[in-house]
Amino acid sequence: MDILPDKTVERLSQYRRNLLICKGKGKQHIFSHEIANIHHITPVQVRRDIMLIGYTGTLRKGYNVVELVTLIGDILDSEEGLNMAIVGTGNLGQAVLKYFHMRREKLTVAAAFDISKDKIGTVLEGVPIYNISDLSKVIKEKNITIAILSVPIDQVKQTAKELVEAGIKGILNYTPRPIDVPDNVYLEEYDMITSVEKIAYFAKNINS
Amino acid sequence: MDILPDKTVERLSQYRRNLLICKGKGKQHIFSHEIANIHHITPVQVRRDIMLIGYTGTLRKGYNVVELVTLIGDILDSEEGLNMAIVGTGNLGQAVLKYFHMRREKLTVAAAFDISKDKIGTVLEGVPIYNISDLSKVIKEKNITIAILSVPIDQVKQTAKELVEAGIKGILNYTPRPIDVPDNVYLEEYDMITSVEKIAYFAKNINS
DNA sequence: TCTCTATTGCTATTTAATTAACAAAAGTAA
DNA sequence: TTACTTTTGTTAATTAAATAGCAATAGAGA
Repeated sequence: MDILPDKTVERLSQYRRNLLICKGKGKQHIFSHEIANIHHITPVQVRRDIMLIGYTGTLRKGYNVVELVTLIGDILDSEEGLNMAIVGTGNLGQAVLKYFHMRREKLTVAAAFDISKDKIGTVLEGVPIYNISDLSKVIKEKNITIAILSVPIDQVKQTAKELVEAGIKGILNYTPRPIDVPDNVYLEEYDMITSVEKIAYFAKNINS
Repeated sequence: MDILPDKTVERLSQYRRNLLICKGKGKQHIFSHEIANIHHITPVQVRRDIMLIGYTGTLRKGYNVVELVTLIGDILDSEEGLNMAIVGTGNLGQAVLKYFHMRREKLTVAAAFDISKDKIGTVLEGVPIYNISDLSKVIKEKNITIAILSVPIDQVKQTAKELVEAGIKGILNYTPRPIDVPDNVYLEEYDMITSVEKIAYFAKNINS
């Protein structure tokens, strides 16, 4: 299968999460407009995304929830599963840890890293916290491919460098400092302040 | 001035943050390609964004840092400032609180809300924590227009409803549950799991 | 059986976002 | 002075994303 568009991948992840809820409730089929309503998008877009992954629904019955969830899983997840690391276990790092705890079979938080003596050696939500100076070693040992970066700003640059050198494949940078990575590392930067400032801008300009 | 494109607003917020750092270092002028390098985008895009806000640089000298920061401020910030609330003070809520503490003159975290007896009445990073049952009252009293939603999933729907009824203008939903709001409320939903799943997908498909 | 409705799946169109292209100008070097 | 370089500002072109439109068809109801 070809690489899917960025936005489609995002939406598939979101569809799945809510489809799992539907599945939990025993719902067997779902219409494109039902999915659309949940996510505030159009039914056309839902159908298009589903078309792109090659799934076919049943006319007048909609999509089979279990089949669709399974197929999205086949596409998003890697078969053998993937190991993640949380680098920096401040509030944000801990929030991510809790979010992921036991939520995704194919995405395991295999390690967390911190600089604080008090935290190193302890276990948080089932995840051991290592000394950040062992970053490279642990990443290689545990075959970690994705890192969530949430260290204090003065350590961002150096930590990112170490992650790249350790062979990480994807970084989610939650710090407000942009980082540089080579082309073979997939980088996503997310910054809360930008989100809030954007809301502030549109809330003040769009609403009456 | 017309409403700016969504993506331009996001980038302006990011430019500003890094321009403030440049300003702190005493840098007086900056070229479009310098800004572009920081943010991993093209110089054309930087120039286009700056064109959209009506600022003009100096040929061969670039943009005046202080002027540009000031202008971006005029556009993004509202003159009188804006009050925000953190609804749910778990790890994520606290992370946001710390991020914003003293960072933006025009964006004040005026209140936090929680359900826990232990937290209510205390002060975190200078922000008082109120009982979530007083949500509406406090929002009106303190003239809060933006809310960051980070409550447990079983309370998302109800809390969102209350925020809307209290007259909030913008919501940043950090919970994994999509919410419904009327058209006159600006909504942004961000979900960590989706970000990570997207990275997992592209890290496994794009890299060698 | 026949008609009507609801819904998918796909193509075509439109809109939004990004990138390319290049003239203009200001400084530098010959 | 004259040519060369750098950098802005803007228009044009391209690419990506979203939306509209509609044929096909399964089932409901007459």
